[in-house]
Amino acid sequence: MKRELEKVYDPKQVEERTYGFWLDGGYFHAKVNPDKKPYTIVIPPPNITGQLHMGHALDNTLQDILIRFRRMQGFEALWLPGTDHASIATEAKIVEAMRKEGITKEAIGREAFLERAWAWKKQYGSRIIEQLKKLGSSCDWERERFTLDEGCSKAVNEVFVKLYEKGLIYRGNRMVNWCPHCNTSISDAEVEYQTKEGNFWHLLYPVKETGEMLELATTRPETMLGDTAVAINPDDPRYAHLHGCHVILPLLNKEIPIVCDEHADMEKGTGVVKITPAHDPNDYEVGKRHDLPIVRVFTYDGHMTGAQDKAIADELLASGRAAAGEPEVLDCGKYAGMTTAEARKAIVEDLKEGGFLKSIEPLQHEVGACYRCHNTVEPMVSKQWFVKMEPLAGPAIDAVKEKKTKFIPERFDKIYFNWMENIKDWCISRQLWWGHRIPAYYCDDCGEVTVSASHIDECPKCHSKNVHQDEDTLDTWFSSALWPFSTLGWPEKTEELKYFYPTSTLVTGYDIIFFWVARMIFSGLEHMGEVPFENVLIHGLVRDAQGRKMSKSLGNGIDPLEVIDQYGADALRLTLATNNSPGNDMRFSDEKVMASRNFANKLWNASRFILMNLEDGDDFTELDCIDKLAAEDKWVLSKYNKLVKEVTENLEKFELGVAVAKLYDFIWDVFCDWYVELCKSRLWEGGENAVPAKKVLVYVMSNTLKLLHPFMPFITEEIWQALPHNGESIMVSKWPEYSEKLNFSEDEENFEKVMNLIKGIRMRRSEMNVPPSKKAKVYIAAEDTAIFESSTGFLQRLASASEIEFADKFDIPSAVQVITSSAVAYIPMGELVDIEKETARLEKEKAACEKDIKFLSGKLNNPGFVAKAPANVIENERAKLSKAQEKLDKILESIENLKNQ
RNA sequence: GGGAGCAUAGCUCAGCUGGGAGAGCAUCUGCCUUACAAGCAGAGGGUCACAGGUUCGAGCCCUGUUGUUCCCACCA
Repeated sequence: MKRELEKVYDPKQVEERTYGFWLDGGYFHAKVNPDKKPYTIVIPPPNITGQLHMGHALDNTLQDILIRFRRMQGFEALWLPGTDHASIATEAKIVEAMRKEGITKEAIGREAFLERAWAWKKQYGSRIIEQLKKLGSSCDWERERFTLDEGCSKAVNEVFVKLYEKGLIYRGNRMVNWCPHCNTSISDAEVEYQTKEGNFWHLLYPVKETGEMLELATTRPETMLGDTAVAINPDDPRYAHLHGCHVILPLLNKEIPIVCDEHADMEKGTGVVKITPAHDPNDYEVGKRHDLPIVRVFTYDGHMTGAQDKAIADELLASGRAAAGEPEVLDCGKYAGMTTAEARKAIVEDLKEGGFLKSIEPLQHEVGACYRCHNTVEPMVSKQWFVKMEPLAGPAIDAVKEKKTKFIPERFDKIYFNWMENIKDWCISRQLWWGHRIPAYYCDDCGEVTVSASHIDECPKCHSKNVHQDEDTLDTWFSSALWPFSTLGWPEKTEELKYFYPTSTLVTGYDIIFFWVARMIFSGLEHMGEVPFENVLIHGLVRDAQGRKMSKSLGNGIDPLEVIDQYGADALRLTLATNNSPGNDMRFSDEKVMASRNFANKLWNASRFILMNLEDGDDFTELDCIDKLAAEDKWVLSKYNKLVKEVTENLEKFELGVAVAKLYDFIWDVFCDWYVELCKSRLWEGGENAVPAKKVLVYVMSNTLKLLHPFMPFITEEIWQALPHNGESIMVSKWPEYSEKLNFSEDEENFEKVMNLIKGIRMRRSEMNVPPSKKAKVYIAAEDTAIFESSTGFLQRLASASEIEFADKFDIPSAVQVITSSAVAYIPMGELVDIEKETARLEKEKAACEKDIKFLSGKLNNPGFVAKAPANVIENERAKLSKAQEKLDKILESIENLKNQ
């Protein structure tokens, strides 16, 4: 089907229709196919709360480039899409929405809350999927998954039970990061450290035995109510006399011991540290070593504990059902119910009044904040579920060391190793409702804990019906960690799993290596016995034009959908793929998108040119005229042939930016600026000679479109469909391959001699401000005039020659001279030529040429170089030298001629 | 306190395993040349941060310095 293209490329008119065409064709769908090799990418599932931002646009553009490339190359290419339930983020949004209605989640209860959450998912979960489609993403939508769907939930339960039974999941009281705002524990990875202005409060604790005041400093005075000791270094001579003594904790008048512990650093401050085991990770460790009581003084929602909190805790402790390490709770009395910030103020005030505050010193320090809500986290002792990391980390480290999974760029291994090697147990329980509920059941009668993949309502030990499931849900990342295999059907042994796993490439940002990539690697190894992916292509962040991170608070985010609306998806994709190399951040600006849009338009117009030169019946889908090719045809085919090879190699090595830059240059410079221009004479003449030109135009264009298709899928499809073609869609056409038949290096080289002469003439004319409309006769002197004679037409049209004469030598007075290594052109320009100036210019050229020769012969006369450099390099330098010498000869001759005028 | 990245034209960035420095944008000069002014033909512009070293040869490899960004870490 042949179609006229519109005059200006209009992405809006093309994109939706084309995407629909692909969907109708079922081209995105991949199935188990033993005749083909699989190539698999699982999408980093975007949060259902999310809207497409530039980071997604980049990430998904890269994935789509890879998957389209491999699909065309003949792989069974599966890009498996889906979304993440994002427990904290989603729950926070819903709670916020409810707050506006004046409802709390506690008020409506778990069941009603989850109903709302699912309604939310239904309403917004598909939003980002629709946005991904606008980008052109060729995901297999028939396989779309959700981390909380039935299959993924089954995988989660299975993994939980498996790890529990292996002893790799345990429950206990441990120090965890607590977000008082989200009201849940979070993992170490979810804590962000920020530098904040704070204070060092220097406090004085009286020693019971000696009556002296012991000075110590703290950044969190409100925790002092929970102090259960003061530590000094055992070797600190200043405090040797205090070993075994006690201090009286101010405000509470409570006697607590002075303990000797290495944790107290003699070099720091006074060398005395207050120990609050319930609210500081270090102190918690000290407490364990000295068997100190753990006294909790904060509630889980960020207030000081009171009588009621204490009563509940006391009852639990008294019942004997409390797990080991269950903290005591203090009734903070007058401070009870205050927020921690209010309590800080009040306590400092009271300490000051009591003479226990020595001084306040301003201090900058790192404060942990929740990565979701950015509120300060409180370290808290709390009963949580953990994954024992050490046994899992070992194989995960080995796998990357053995290159079973490779990071691109490689330097990210170091970041990965550093994290894996220092990893601590992973706190996986969250005090949230939206998520996978922990499959653990407690018997209220016998206290038995049962972990079971399927729901139970009877205690397997005492057969009591009084069993209840754990209230908590799992960390979102627990389910994302299983994504590469849970989405393929695991724990069922599906054909898909067997065929598509391990996946080929994971594409993601460096900001998510710890959260997700690392956890997928150890999970894949543990449950599948194989790494989840061969390669991890890491990209950076998309920043704004000033290099700032795009953020909601700064309001500097650029909406990819608006960019698509204005410039088209292809322009956006090209912008993201160019200007970018693995692992590095990039800046995004309108100017860059405009440049991409201009390129799309260039391509569009080149194809319009071809189409308007094709006549009915010119259904050229084969290059069946190798014997009839003109020099310029061979030249462009040879260039194209090299391009195929290089672009393919670049793509295979994940050098996407390099690949597309080469395509850009080829299409614009080689094809449009030269080849199309070169074809015009034959096309205008028409007849037999025009046929090979048309065939080459169609051939090179349609194959170059294929190479470009992964980057700019819409426009390439639209043009390809309009050109003569075989097959239904460019996206399932065969990827071009290097062909020995198109290797015309000698013709290519010869033709470039003509081009160089044309360029030289243009340059000289331009320097002299001669407009192209002013034609001039050109005399061309060359040893081998044949190549130039056959290009007379080009010289006339592209170098503004009126007529041309050839000889091996000319003796022309007052002519402008253009000298290349293979020819000299004389252009008599009458009054425009100033012999003196021309001589001066030639002298300058001579000097430059001599410099070249000196450099090259210096190199070639260097025995070290000749002895050690590779043969092709030496050969190259020799060729350059002889070219330079040829040129010099011509220059000298010309100068001589001018002298004789 | 540890670790990593970056530093190349006025700006934004490429530069593959070392073989005489590239693109886009911007600037300047000519062009409405029958695909495209979102264009065409040209031009100018760089001690590849600095200092050493390895090598026949370094933007690229090694060491150090400076500037800058980021990550990790329990600094009370």
